[in-house]
Amino acid sequence: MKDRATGRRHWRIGELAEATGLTVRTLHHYEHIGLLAPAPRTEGRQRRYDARDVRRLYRIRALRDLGLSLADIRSMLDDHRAALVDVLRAHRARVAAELERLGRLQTLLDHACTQADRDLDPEDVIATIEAMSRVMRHGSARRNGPASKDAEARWRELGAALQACMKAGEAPSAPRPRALAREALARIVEFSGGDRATMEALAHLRRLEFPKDLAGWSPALMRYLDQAMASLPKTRRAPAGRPSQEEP
Amino acid sequence: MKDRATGRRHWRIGELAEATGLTVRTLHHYEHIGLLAPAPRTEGRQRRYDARDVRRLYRIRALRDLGLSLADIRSMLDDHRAALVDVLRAHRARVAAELERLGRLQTLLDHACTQADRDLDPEDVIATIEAMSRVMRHGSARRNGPASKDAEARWRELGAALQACMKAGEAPSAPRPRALAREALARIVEFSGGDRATMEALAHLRRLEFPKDLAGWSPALMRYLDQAMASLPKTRRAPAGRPSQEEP
DNA sequence: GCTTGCACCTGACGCGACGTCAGGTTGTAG
DNA sequence: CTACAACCTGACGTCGCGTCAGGTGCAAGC
Repeated sequence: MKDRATGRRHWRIGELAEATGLTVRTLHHYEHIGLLAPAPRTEGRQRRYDARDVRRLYRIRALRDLGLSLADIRSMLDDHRAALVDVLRAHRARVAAELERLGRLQTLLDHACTQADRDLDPEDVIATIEAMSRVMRHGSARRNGPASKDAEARWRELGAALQACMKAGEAPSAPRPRALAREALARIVEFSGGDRATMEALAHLRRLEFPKDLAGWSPALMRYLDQAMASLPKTRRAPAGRPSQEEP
Repeated sequence: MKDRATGRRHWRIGELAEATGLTVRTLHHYEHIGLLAPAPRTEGRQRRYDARDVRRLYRIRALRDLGLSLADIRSMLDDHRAALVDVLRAHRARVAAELERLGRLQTLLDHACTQADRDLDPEDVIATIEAMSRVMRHGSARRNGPASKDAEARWRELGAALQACMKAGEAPSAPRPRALAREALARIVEFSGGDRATMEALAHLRRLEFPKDLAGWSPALMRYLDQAMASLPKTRRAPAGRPSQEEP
């Protein structure tokens, strides 16, 4: 416990591990990659650490718990002139992005789970997941596009018009709902980029339950749209005979 | 493009990769681990895929984008009788936990970044991060303890009492604030488990800025407490001569 | 038929942050 | 002096691929 030469407290590697909440293997690893300086050894080549090592490891652990990479931590601790602020800000941005991604994921998972609870066919559940996943991918891909704001506004207009029809008691097969359904269908085809799998997935989604946050369309409205679409004559949505997915 | 034997559409591995948004290497990998069935080969041992493979890969990709492991995906797609609902629910729980963790992390990072913006000494910034990290660890560790609710309530009482003193215009060195500060100090010592590093880190935190969400203590109240503590006689907080961190 | 050149093949190593043996050595308490 | 825990090194495994390296297949133009 006391070093005979200097009279100061020292730690064996196991003690250090317990004190810092790390494992012995981790300490070996840190030494191996140069994050922790090689400790002086006994005659039998066992490591003896001192208080500076303890302090450094506490800092390392705190920074590691922030999710920083060991390389970043090393540069933050060793490179006095540099990094710190930049690394922290970059990391904050990464965390924010990840948070957003996980948030979307959670709403998706919530829907999938409620589906799975009600609906017993695994095929359908997976198809719904596929559909939502597709919509999100396309949605975020198109969001960068130039006309996406117009498109979103147009969707809201369509929704409002359809809701008006519904509230006015018009049958789904009446002329006005059918015209709106025709436009909606055209937009879905456009949105899916002619990809039949996407369209099938969207159809599946429509039949079950639409994520609430996608455009603010209520399930009732979706059902109304679905019925209106069902009353449309069968349109060829893609050049006939195309078996499945293709690139445009 | 057309298979001469069956007359059906087929895909070369590069086409399949582009169609599904994966890479050729990924497809090799999936075959290697048994997630994708080995495709039939040409005479020259090149793989030829069909529409079933495309469908499977779309599903795989959707499930992968949920963050599921490839092993889980395989069992979900192959094991008809099983898993799906359980896997989804377990994954939702994992995602929720991760979301919570990242949320805490973000508030911590926000504080650290604002610190780093104002305060130019990297040492102090790291010390603050260390302090917050410690507080969170201990906080969540102790939360499971039996008396944690009492402790939290007592902290709120202390805060309220101190705030009353402050509003009443009592000097921080007046008897009542000093008594309260003494109890706060005792509780901090107890909380830190006699760990001097934790106490130093807490002190550091107190001097800078306290995370708002920790106990609802305002910065002004913290300063008031700090002044009251400063007016206390120096207490020996741990058996003298103990150099730094120890286990209890 | 021959060449060109891209697409494809297998095999292997690398990443990040360690976990987990295996097989041998050291330190210390009794 | 003898146990026996703690320590040592080295190596392989994890997860989901990326990235070469060195060789082969396929389709098209001449």
